[in-house]
Amino acid sequence: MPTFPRFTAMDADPVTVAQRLVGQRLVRIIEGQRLSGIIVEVEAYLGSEDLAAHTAGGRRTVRNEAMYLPGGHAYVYFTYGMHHCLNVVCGQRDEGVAVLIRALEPSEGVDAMFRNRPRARHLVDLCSGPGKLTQSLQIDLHLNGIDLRSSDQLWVERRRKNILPPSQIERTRRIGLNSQLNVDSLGNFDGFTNWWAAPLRFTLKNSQFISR
DNA sequence: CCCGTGATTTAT
DNA sequence: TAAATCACGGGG
Repeated sequence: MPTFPRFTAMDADPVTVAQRLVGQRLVRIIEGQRLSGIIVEVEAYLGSEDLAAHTAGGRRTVRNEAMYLPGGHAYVYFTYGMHHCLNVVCGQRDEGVAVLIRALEPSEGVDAMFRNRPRARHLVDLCSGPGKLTQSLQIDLHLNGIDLRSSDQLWVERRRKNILPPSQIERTRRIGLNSQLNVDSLGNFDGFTNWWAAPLRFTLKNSQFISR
């Protein structure tokens, strides 16, 4: 098995990082075994101006503190009383910008993933959602704040020398946001003043492994 | 369609 | 202190 270089260019803006992450491999080590999948769906969260971000308005709490770490760290949070979600922090320290990892195409350690998710019946059930992939890969709060560029437990591997061409990536609005966000605001992204409608979700075109 | 589940956030 | 919310998932 050849070794692949790590993806470490996470200090760019979250839209750039999001596009570059699609097609790369997320690797988790459990008891010496590799569990991994190709990243097929991500969402960018743009910091204090982004009403949908945990750091909207510059809010700083115990929960979201890791989102203010320098790009390359993990921000893991617990929600709905039972699910964990994994973000790759981007940008510089204190920016509060990140990319949510929403879905993977499972590749290595599929048997272990099925053991971690007893309800899953098919390969597509393992990692087709942000809470599913953290369950499959045993990602929880103990990984919050780790440095993905140096960790021996969780990291991103480059599997292509170059990023995917835009023609292979689809852009849509983000999933699961409160419809109350469907309003205009002072901040804007790419001409969008409506953060609910902003095209900040990136999926691998024609992938069978995206969420929903 | 609805519900579980509990930390966090917001309202009183 | 109480109520509402939540970057979700599973079952009808």
